[in-house]
Amino acid sequence: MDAVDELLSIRAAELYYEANLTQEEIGRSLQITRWKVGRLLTQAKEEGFVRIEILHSRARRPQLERRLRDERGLTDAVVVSRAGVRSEDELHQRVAQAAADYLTGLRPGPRVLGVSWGRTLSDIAHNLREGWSSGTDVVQINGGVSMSQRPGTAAATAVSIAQKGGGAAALLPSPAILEQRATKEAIEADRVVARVLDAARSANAYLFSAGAADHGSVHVDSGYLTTADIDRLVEAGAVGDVIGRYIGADGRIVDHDLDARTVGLSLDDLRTADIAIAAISGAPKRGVASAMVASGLCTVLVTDESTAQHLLGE
Amino acid sequence: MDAVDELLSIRAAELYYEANLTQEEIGRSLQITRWKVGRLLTQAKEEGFVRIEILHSRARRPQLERRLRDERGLTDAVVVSRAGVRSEDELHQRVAQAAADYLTGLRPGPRVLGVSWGRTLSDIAHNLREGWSSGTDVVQINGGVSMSQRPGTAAATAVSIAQKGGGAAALLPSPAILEQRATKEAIEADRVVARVLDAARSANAYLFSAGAADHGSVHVDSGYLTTADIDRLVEAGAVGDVIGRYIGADGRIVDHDLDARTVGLSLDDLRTADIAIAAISGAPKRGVASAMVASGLCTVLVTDESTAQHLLGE
DNA sequence: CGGCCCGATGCTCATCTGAGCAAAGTCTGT
DNA sequence: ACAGACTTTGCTCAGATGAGCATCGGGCCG
Repeated sequence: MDAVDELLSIRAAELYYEANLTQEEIGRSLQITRWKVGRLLTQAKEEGFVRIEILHSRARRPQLERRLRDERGLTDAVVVSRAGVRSEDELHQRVAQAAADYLTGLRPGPRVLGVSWGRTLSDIAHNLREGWSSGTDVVQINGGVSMSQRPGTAAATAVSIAQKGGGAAALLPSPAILEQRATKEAIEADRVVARVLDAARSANAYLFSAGAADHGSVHVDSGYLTTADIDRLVEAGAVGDVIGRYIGADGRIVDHDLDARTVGLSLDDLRTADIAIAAISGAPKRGVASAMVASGLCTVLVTDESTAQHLLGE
Repeated sequence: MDAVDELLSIRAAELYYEANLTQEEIGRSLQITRWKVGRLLTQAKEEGFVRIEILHSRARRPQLERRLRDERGLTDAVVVSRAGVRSEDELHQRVAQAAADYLTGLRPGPRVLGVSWGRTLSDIAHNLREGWSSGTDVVQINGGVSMSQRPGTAAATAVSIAQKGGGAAALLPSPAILEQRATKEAIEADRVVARVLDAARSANAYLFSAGAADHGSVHVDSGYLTTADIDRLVEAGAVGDVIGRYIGADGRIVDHDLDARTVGLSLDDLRTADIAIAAISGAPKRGVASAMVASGLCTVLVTDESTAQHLLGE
């Protein structure tokens, strides 16, 4: 496109999109035929001079969603728009809201829903509306008695989701990670725990997030791991954790001993699930999001625009 | 609009603007008729959920230009877009470029053009392309031998505009403001100066900017005024200066003694001109821009989006 | 309970718009 | 200068769209 046409296409785009003239009128005003105007507008779009944004907290990016489904083999994807987002926290909220919306819109609604816990899940529970389902029981799928910061949030999350969905919550009364393998096995052998885990394995759908392998991890916060543990895991190739289990970029367990001390469903339980909804947002979690999608840990991904673009190779 | 329609209108807008579906297809996908889709899109636009921006350094805002013409009685207006502008300086450059474009596009091209000097005028001169006019002589309309920072810039501006336009420059060899009224009168009585001023009064068009009444003024920089002088002027109601003459919000001269010591055309010379092009941008100059437009100091205003909105009462 | 009013819905029709095509114009290499 | 390749321009026509209108339905008051 030469310089004259470039300027003309800008003038045409202004008159078309801002002044709401028809192409015919623009042609008259710029002394060109309406066909030329149409072509100039097409060029302006192609050259990226025209940016159209949907400004709304629930705005999504259907194009990216389609590409995620087609190119990454997901059953479904929800990508929230970054347009107009001022803080990282606002983005997390948008993703949580979108996940809540997705869950609410599931048909048929799940009879039993398996959930993990953490900041994201808590946000999702918060964003679910009262009566989002007509009877969904909730089961925790991984251990997690929060040991320091906000005790009971893991339980509160499951209970809140169940209560708002007119169902009951089954809690997993166990720490996320134990110090001894034997202790973990003893706990899983416990009648109550075993029953919950069985229920979890037979859930119709799963909803979970993932954590980045960094010092801000909820596992460090909760006292299950030390920052030194995290450093060792990163050294070994860990990119983050999914329901408490640390994986590498290929989605494989990084530390088998640690994994054997972690209470809850296995990653393969998620991989064989019909509906496994993962909600992840924020730049630090890009690595684990990528690993998760690549290794088939979820069938549905709810995420933000930037993460989606990263997953699709920028 | 109720909550359901709001969400629907967002979905419709996404599919229409991002996924490029037809309203018919959107209707099928959202289970509504295509007429409803059309109405939802209209609503989305009305509610401001859809933002369309033209991203280009030469992008303008025709709507604001029209309102400035209609509501502020200007013959013409050029409003450059703020979209995608990262720095204040970039905005100044856009306005300077727009002023240069406007000047280049004037038909018939002015035989004699009266110009002021300063940062903005220098930028405009820089942005004019070689051969912008086929023969335009340039006359300085106010005094201004830069005394400190960049000596000769005032002259360089006029010479550059004239040279690129295939004409000659007539310089006004005088300071902007003199210390004694008598000296000013003596200078204006000088044959050379008087001849230039006569030529300036008979120019076909004028191009000038304005300065804010603050310590960053080019008059302080050049040593014609002290910061204390500025403070006194502000105290007396000055909002800025036009061709060296300080005016209040009503466009009237603030300090008649100072004015009588200022060399150059009078403000009424500008007010009676056929074509008086003012180029102003930046938040600090809003006050003087407003005064200028309100008191008819220019027939054409070249400015930025924010200033234009301010002039139209937000 | 029935009639009335107002907003929502579905439709007709005229206009707007983009795809595709043929003619005109432009640029190359010989 | 000219033939051929390629680009640009103006046009036809079918599909997309918005304005305006008749109808429907739900709430409200008598």
